[in-house]
Amino acid sequence: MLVISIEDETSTLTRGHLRTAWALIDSFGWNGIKTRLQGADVKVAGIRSSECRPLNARAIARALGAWYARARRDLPWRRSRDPYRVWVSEIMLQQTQVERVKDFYQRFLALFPTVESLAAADEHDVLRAWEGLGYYRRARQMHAAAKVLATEHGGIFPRTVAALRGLPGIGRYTAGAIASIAMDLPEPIVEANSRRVLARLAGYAKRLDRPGGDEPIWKIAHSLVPQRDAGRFNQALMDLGAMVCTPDRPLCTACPLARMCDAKNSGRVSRIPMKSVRRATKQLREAAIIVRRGARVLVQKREEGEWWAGLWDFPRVQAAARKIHQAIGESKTLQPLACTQPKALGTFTHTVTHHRITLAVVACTAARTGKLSQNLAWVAVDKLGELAMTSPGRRIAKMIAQPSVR
DNA sequence: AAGACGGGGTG
DNA sequence: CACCCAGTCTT
Repeated sequence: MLVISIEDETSTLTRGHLRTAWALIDSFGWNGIKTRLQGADVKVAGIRSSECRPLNARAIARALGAWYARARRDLPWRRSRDPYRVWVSEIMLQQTQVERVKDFYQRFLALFPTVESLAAADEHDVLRAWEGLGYYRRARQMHAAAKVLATEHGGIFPRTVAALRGLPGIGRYTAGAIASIAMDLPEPIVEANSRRVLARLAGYAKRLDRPGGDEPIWKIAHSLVPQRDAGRFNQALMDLGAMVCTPDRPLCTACPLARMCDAKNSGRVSRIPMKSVRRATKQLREAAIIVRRGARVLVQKREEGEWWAGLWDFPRVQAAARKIHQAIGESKTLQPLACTQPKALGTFTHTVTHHRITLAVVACTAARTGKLSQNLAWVAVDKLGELAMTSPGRRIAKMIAQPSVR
């Protein structure tokens, strides 16, 4: 016989009713339940008993908080709880490692210190501040969200995760992060670090790399997040994942939660969380064409729906090395310019997500000046630095800026 | 339920 | 080269 007290209610359950108990835990959260289940075979928060171990939220928060007080990272975005600044950092940190973000964060805030200044900015300037950080959609969505915030919310961030998630670029994680860190709301987060920490802590060994696959982890996160200082707790979880509970060779001897960690106690740390299967990379062959016309070169803005949408690049043709000349002749963009004197400048590879692009660089001279569409422009070589460019585009721009190549 | 989306650091 | 990263959005 088990007795579970929930708020003011008391339910009496037998083992046959555990499913109901999990549903109740699911509804109210572990924190909302005063439990006397210690001796029973009950697990935690909406997850079947066979899938994970029970967790003591209080003990975890206590041990983690003490560790965080002495071990926390000193990060630029931790010096302010201004929702705008927290937001900028969270968007930049999506799928991007902390070390890479630091400088971008500082520079971006110097350029766009408030949501109003971002809303008023030109998209190209926002992209230029983002150049090199990747996932440029983030910058454009953030810019769009800033406009919504400025015009429809008076520049004030909404104070619920549901409303935050209505803004472009803010998903479940980012909404929880802003709510907990900037507003001290008791909202859970799950991202790369906490996902790993929580999976190991609870001994959750099932696959996470499919849609909804980490739903149990969200339930665990929800069951653990404290009513007070949720932002601190969430950041502590992330720090632990980043510094101690690492993917390879975690430092369990330095972990404040090792005693309560099911993966550690069952010798499964290296197998939890389960590794995801990787997709094969696809090989592409393209050429970037440097079309010269006096001191200027032709650049092309990447269209909506293309890679690097909104950024400038040198015109491309899709062709292997031997067919580049023919491809230039057939290119709608380049054909009218009657390019002459093609000269190969070299080849390099560029990897984007699971594509590997072998990119030949060919310079030529425009014999005619075709009528340019809006996404094309002639730009002086020494002005290329003012453009927001793709990573390969920037690399080529630097190449041709050298006197030896000019 | 998958795939697309960037780039750089690490072993 | 393979793997990883304070995810989000669209088919």
